[in-house]
Amino acid sequence: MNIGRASKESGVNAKMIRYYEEVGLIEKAARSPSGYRSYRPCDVHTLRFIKRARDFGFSMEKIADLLALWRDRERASGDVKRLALEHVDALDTKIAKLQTMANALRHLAAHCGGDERPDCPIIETLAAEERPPDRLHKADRRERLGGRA
Amino acid sequence: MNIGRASKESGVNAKMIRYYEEVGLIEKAARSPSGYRSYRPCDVHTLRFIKRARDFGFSMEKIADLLALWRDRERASGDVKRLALEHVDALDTKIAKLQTMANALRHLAAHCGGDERPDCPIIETLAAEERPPDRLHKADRRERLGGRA
DNA sequence: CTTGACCTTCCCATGATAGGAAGGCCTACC
DNA sequence: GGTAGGCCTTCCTATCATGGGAAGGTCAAG
Repeated sequence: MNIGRASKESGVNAKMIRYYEEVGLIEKAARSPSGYRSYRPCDVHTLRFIKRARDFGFSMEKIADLLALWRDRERASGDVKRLALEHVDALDTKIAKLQTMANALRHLAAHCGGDERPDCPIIETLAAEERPPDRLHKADRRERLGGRA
Repeated sequence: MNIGRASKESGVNAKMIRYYEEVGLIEKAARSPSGYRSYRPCDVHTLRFIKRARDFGFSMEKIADLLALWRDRERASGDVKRLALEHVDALDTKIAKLQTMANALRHLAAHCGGDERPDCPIIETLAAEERPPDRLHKADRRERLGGRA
């Protein structure tokens, strides 16, 4: 089948199929005499695997590992589980970061009048004079600027 | 002061300062006779504002809006609040997606032996023959993992 | 005058996805 | 046979924010 059909059946955009081939995530497709890529059902199966893995948020690099495990009938389920749990960890880390942002912002917004007046703790926090992200990277906290504070 | 100093004082990487200038997020810096960019304390202040906004996860586009509001003494705090809450919504949406992924994966991993045997519900879910997972929201499709072949 | 830290511009890469242009191929229909 | 139009091809561009690195100019201290 042509790439369009494979795309429909797998749910993977044709552009992405070509890209996956280009970067080596999938084998180079066979070509018809006229140069069209040709796919077998098992290729579509692989593409669906990739699509599901992407839906789980796996990077293409991890997906390459998952594909290898999938194809390895001697695989240890422990290896799959490890990959999966590492990914869960990464997701949790990202979630925590986003929640920190969202909660901080929600807190500030809760204290913002949200009316016609200009006073706003959100803007004021962003514009605060103090040294800011020192917390994020342990910079030298020496000279505070200005005695106010 | 030179860009390196401004970078240290603001916490914004020098490369990023140049980039912000290039895309118009900040004004073009004044130049010394030899072509070095020159920054005033108020420029550093702006950079810190940007850094904090980035730490909150705002896109550069939104930051441009926030900067405009910051500079507008006649601003309505309601405008700031709206921006902030829109962003909170976006964050929450992203969080929800990630949590869906993480939870689904955790669930699968919980049912994976994680031993030397190859059988693994994680791989089997990814490789399922059925029509694409359409969405893994609504994730709870009963486990029909055992009977497939 | 040399050294080394700093600055400049320019190019490239990331990750995954997508849009579009220019041109070839295929098929259905008249 | 001719043509419309849908599919395919490659190639280029862009996203978003970040950063690496090269080649070369500038500056201050020794």
